[in-house]
Amino acid sequence: MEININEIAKRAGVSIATVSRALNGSKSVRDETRQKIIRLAKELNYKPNPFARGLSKKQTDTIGVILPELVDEFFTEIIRGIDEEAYRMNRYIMLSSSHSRRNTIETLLEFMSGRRVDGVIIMAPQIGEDVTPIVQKSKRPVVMLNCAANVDHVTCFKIDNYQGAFKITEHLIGHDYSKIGMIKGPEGNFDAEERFDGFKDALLAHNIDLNQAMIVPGEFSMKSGYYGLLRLMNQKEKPEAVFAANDMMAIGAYGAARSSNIQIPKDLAIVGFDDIFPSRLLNPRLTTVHVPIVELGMKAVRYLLKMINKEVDPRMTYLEELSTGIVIGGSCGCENLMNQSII
Amino acid sequence: MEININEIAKRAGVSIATVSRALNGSKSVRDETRQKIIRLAKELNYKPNPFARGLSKKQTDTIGVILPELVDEFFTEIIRGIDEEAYRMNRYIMLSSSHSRRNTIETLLEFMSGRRVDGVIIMAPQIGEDVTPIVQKSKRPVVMLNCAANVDHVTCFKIDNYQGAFKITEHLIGHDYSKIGMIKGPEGNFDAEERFDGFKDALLAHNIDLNQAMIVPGEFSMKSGYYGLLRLMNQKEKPEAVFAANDMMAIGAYGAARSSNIQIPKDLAIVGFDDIFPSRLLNPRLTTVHVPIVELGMKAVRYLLKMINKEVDPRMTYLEELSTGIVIGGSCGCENLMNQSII
DNA sequence: ATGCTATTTGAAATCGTTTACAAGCGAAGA
DNA sequence: TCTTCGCTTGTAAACGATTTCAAATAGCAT
Repeated sequence: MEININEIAKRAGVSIATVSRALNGSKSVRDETRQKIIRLAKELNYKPNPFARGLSKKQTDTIGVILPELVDEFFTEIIRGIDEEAYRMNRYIMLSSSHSRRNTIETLLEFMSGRRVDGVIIMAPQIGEDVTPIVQKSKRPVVMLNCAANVDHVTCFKIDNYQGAFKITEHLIGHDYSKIGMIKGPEGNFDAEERFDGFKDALLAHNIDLNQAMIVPGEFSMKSGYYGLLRLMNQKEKPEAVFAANDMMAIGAYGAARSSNIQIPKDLAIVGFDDIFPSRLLNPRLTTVHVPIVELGMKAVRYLLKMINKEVDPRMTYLEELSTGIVIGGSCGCENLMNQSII
Repeated sequence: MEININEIAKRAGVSIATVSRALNGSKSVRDETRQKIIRLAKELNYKPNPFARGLSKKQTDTIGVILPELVDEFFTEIIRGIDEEAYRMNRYIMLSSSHSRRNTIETLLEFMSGRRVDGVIIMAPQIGEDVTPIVQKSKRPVVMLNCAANVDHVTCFKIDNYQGAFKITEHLIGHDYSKIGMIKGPEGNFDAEERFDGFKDALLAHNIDLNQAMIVPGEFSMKSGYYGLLRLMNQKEKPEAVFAANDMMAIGAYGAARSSNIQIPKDLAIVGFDDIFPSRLLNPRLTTVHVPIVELGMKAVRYLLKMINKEVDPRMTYLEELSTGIVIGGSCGCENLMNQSII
């Protein structure tokens, strides 16, 4: 039989109310009594039944996490950041990746009306401004990861896509490339759009005209990177350098370059975005934008707990952009120690 | 105010017992009444409070998942398999990766005494036979992933490491290599040991003597693969082929080969185990053992639910080994379509 | 001795379900 | 007419905590 509060109360010779108070740190219990109860609870390895507790306190000590299925590379790291911080804060995490069958919003609503969590962290790069009404309707606080920049009354932590794209484009410009192409991310994905904006503005800032022929669409997938590069290199005017909007597409672009006998970086420079592990294996190592993904998860948890504790207002608009850094490999034309791929 | 069973009962003009019965599919409720209640519940978007329900039924509809931190490559896929199946079965999953701070056993006990889950799936390649007493002490059923082969009274789903290692070693032998080295996995890790056994037995089966000098230890890390290969190739008698006990070490070995100007597969063949994504990016593509990791997770969930429903006895010894297959790349010396890395 | 306050404690209500038990009711059989 | 049975339904007791409110006790001033 599982041991419960009655058992503790009986053995301590007090009422269950006193046990509850002692264990929850209420100050209105004599010190001697508290010590006895705490000792007894430890001895018998008593843990309050979370369901009874949740029923009575209307609090679950659990936070929900909803992730898209596409961002597999981030998945692990995001979870790691969230899990680490949640553990430190004594929270459990309930995970739900939004399969293609059910969309993210459904999953969110299910979580919310299911009352299993105190709050939710959502990563959903595909939904745009329409996220506001959903979040507002929700009875529990929500933190978005990588949401659109212009949403109101939503709390969001995101990567500074614009700045990262701007900087890495400037890096290419610093190599004296002037014909710079880009393989964009999917239409409607705001990570993709912001990276494109950073790219455009960097060119503008250095008085380089944007050549529409140098811009091809992509889907953040390896395959689309492969075909994207082929399209770029089959034109009469070929780029000297290409910015792939994420590393997976850069990896695909490497494949296309290889099959077309294009040498990187001699014939063509390629840079990416994300700094996922496999890009370290490329030869030469990919020059890319590092994103602080673990930190993103940790910050999201910390802020969500503040909202749950009502230290901040969930209906407030709060946007925090985490800055990125460039990782220099050999793919941009740089000659340095990192030039060589690990392999 | 959140809507509850009393509200439904009042509006339907019945007692809460009837509402509960109607919604839980008890047959002892008149069809007409049931229809009315179901319609009403849907209209008002009524969802039973999971805490009240859990308190009363002593069931949580949640399964716990404990993963080690080291197996990052598997992480995503394992989760995907578990999540997919859990969703299909209408279960939630509560995740906890066992950080280095707290060991797996602690985490397990916390889950168990916390009564938040109906059962747990654990992946812990580092704990050996001592898992039996822990699992037996547990009040809730446990499914192990990749446990040691010889544990009793434990339910375990695992990859057939032995068979995979045997087959890929035979593949090398088929290339007429006779001097075959191996970079082993960590001491005490039974995945590592089983792979080593498969390797040894394959040599034995083909009358090739095991040369102890051709066996070096490793840690399943890229770095240990790097140094492992260096050690092997710095001896007077060098291997013609090397079996790295996992892909990460094979990747490290590629790095060592490159830095030593050793051509793969001309000067040296390398094969791995796991078929993780990055091994597809190597040039030539790595020949390796594919492991059905998503399937592993799905099977674990299905079986765990059976145990929870008492369809099978949790104290029984149950071991299921999922067979593996070889993925042929160019690293073993094969000349075929897959020879070329995607990059 | 009386009244007042501060400190601890306990009794009981509450949270929202499930479920054992009882009961009402019409039909069927004796 | 009286039992008995099957079908529905309701009453009330768990389930195991938290929390409100009241009460007991002790200390102190009057």
